[in-house]
Amino acid sequence: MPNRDDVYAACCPCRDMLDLLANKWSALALGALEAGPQRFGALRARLQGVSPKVLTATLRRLEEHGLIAREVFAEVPPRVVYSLTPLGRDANGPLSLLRTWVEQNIARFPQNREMSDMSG
Amino acid sequence: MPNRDDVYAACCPCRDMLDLLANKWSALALGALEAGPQRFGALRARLQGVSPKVLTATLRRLEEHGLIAREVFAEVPPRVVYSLTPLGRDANGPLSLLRTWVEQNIARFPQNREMSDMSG
DNA sequence: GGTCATTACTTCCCATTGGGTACCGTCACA
DNA sequence: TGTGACGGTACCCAATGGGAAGTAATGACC
Repeated sequence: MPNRDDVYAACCPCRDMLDLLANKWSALALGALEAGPQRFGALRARLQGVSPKVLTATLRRLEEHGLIAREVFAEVPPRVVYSLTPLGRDANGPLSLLRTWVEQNIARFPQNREMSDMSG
Repeated sequence: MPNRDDVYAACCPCRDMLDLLANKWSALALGALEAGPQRFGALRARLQGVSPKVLTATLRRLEEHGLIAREVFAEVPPRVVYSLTPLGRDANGPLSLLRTWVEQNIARFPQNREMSDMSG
């Protein structure tokens, strides 16, 4: 039985895929595209605090791995639209659960305990 | 409507928590502890390829954020046992879905397409 | 009695990456 | 002539990732 499908195996490509998906900006970018195809500027506005360089790198990496598609329109000013591929849409399932879990459990983290009374 | 529970808000502590959980080693370490409390050496063996320095840093960070507990026994040679807290156990839900998704969909990634016939 | 093995780190060092700011190119419009 | 829009790239720096080796304490073994 090979290590092919074991994220705990160092040699398994799963490790690289997990590294790709288990990443703050990747998780946010894929989630942002759930709402439909988006332009670079819209993504940049949605992912608050991301710099253009990091956003570009994130999107390229996702594109390389087949999770999103990049469509360039030869216009001026340029227009580039990103969208989810079927694979990206599927990957969004577990990722959106993770995002939601974080949002719903944020008050349970010790660092945010002082804030927990803000909600009541 | 505050940005308190929005991972897309740069100022929200959710962002930090997502950064903590959406991380290769964190996701693997929490998953390894699902099987029960484990010693440092056992975790190191399970997380193939992790160096002691990185594993220590990962575990400390998870402990700081209340996801795992660290128990030290004053023995020689030393014995340190890590275990999930209730929060860590809950966080493992979405994370294990992510790990499983990666393992089950690994062949769909373009980089691994050539391997897809290995399974048949 | 001295040396080694065990265990969980810690320290040092280096390469990679993350990340920010400034800048680019093109064309409409003022 | 100059500015703004858009989607980047170039450059630079700091943080991080990561490996190899060292640390500490003591009981086992020779």
